[in-house]
Amino acid sequence: MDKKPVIDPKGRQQPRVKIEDVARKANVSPATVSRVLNHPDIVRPELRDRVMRHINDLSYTRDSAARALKSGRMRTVGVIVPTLALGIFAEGVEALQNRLSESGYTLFIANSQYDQRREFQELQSLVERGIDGIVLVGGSHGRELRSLIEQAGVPVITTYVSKAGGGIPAIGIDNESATREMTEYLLRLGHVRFGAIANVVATSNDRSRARLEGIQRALSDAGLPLKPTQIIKADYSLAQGRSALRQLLTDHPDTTAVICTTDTLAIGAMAEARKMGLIVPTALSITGFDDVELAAQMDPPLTTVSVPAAEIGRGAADYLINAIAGSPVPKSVLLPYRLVMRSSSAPPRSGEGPARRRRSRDV
Amino acid sequence: MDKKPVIDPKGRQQPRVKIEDVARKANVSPATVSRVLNHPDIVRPELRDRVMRHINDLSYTRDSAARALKSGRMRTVGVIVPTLALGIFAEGVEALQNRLSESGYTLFIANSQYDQRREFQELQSLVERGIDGIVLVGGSHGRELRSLIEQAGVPVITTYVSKAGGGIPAIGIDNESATREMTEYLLRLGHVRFGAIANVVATSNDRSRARLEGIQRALSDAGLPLKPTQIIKADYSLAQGRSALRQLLTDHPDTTAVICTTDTLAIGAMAEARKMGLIVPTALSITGFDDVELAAQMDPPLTTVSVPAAEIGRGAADYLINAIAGSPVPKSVLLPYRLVMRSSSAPPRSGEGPARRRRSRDV
DNA sequence: AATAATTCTGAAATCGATTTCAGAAATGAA
DNA sequence: TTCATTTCTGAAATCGATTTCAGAATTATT
Repeated sequence: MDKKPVIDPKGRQQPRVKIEDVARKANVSPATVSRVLNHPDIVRPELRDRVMRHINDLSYTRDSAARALKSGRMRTVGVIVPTLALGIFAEGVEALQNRLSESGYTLFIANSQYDQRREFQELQSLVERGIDGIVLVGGSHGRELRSLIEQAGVPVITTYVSKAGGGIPAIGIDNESATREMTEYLLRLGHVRFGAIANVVATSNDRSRARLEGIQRALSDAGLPLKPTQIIKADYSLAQGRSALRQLLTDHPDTTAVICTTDTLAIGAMAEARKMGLIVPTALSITGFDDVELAAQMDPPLTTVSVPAAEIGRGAADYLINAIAGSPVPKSVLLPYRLVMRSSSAPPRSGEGPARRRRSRDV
Repeated sequence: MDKKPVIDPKGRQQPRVKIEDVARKANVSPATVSRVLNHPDIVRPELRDRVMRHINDLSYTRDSAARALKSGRMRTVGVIVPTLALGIFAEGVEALQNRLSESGYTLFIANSQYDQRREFQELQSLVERGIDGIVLVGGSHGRELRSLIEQAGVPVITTYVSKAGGGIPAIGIDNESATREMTEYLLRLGHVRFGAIANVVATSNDRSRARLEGIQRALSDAGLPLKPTQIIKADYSLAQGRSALRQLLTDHPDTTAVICTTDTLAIGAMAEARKMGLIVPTALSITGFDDVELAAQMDPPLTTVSVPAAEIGRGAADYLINAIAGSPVPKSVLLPYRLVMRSSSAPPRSGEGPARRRRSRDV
């Protein structure tokens, strides 16, 4: 007779109910129980029901480790975002998880803090866990990471961008074209003296770099190329938006339009403008990017670019689910962004730059 | 001779490197390789190094499914939050993941959308995955869920609250005492006509309920109990903050202080106040809860309660890591909140309620 | 140098579910 | 009623890493 330790080797309180226990209760073989669970249609209905009853009686749940070992599928996907502090990433992850959950997948999450080395380490740890699919953000990753992906032999998709290097499929928007359109819109309003605030300090942030390029290209095409001092580089915090605006207006007090690569920066810039006594948009037009919840609630409401974060998350889930199943998948998915014109942008005051005066109602 | 299919049964491109392959290359048994990996100190150094070299050469990583099957430990924790759209949850999850990662754990994430049934289903799916620990938000959960936890025999901790039902340990702040303090502060400023905006529509949200109770208790103690019409119930959106304020001031135009259970609601209320031509804080004091990044940047900056979300996340991680290891753990952890007095609150204008006048600079 | 004590290593069993293969039962045909 | 099909079910092998147990190799002791 086997010795049955009080505490089983796995340290659980009560020994786990196994498929064999169900089989014994139901007077069938473990194979049949397994079939009831995985291919119900090939088991005689009455037998199936009987087994099912016992499964419920014992509240049996199969051991996913054993299952994964045999099948080689964990039914698990991993996502690595730069940070969850940014609403659009949180929103995307939430949509991703919801869609995966509908298909019986669970989601591992990790964050890289915009650090490529950390991204690599986190991915390595996820790959070791045997994930079936990978979601990344953005298109710039180290070659080390790309070879890890290849070695893992698991489908990947990168998000929030329209294309990525190394043949990795992408789902997202064309960031460059979005800011280009935004800039052209401001040009049409009559602006000629621009400034740009871009969060391009992290080398891995190709979204913001593309956005900055869109601005630069549109202005070059219009014969108004930005001087280096008209471009303020920042990280992604609200406070940096404030200081960036201050610096920009110190160097170029006659600026009439400031294009930010992020709503957070734009909101910071607006706060600073207000503090400096500049009326937005009369004295200064400010635009953002992302269309976070707050953008519409600002005073004045912020002109920005709406990013379909939830759609990106859902799309990434669908892509991976299909790819894992071996179904055909598109090479990339380009989603539409939406320019949202609100009242933080307007034509410039005729000729002159923003005068430093107290806020007032006389405009 | 075995047939070696081109595509292995697990569908991977190149067949996985197994411990046996390493063993063969290194001329040792699989047992030794395993020991090198798990108990390096009991293997003769030179042998250990030789095996290690081959492990690296073949870039072998062990199959976590097989490992988990044998050991019963997945080195995985699951967290279920109501939503990631709320910054404090995103921040907590991020801190949780960072701390877990340091200890070699990976994090499953799921969201419940404040729906107890969904929370249960997501947890069930996580438990089936064999997670070693569970992080929940708040203290009100169905008894179904509690029995699932018990059956899983896995440590749990609930977060953002100071106590939970059913003997579940908690880490967080005392929400009720925080709003009570806030209310007492407003009483000291001289306010006597209060309104409350609380996101208490979701039955599972015991944080906001506790916050509302704190307000009510403080006011009752001061002999100024709130009438039902002075309490506006909302969900957690900014737009609801706006409409709530409008409704409150319709019923009680002489209100001088509005206490919100969430910054999001408070920010909405401030936006609406501005639109109605009410100067904050002169005509109306408004306070929030959470101290989101934006709160400090509002105009005027928002008086609120700062919640140590990152600390909660880290603490939850530490708790579970210890509990899983069998180390002693505290029954609960009470963290300090911080009242942040900013300029959205001030003494009431002597006697009168907020007059409906256009915003102006004459105050 | 011979034996005892100690340290290492390998063979084999094990974790729990899945699936192949073959045989049993049930159905249909003659 | 008997034989040929078809449909179900069960025994046993398998996934890959871990660990026990016992035997081999090494070192210490007299």
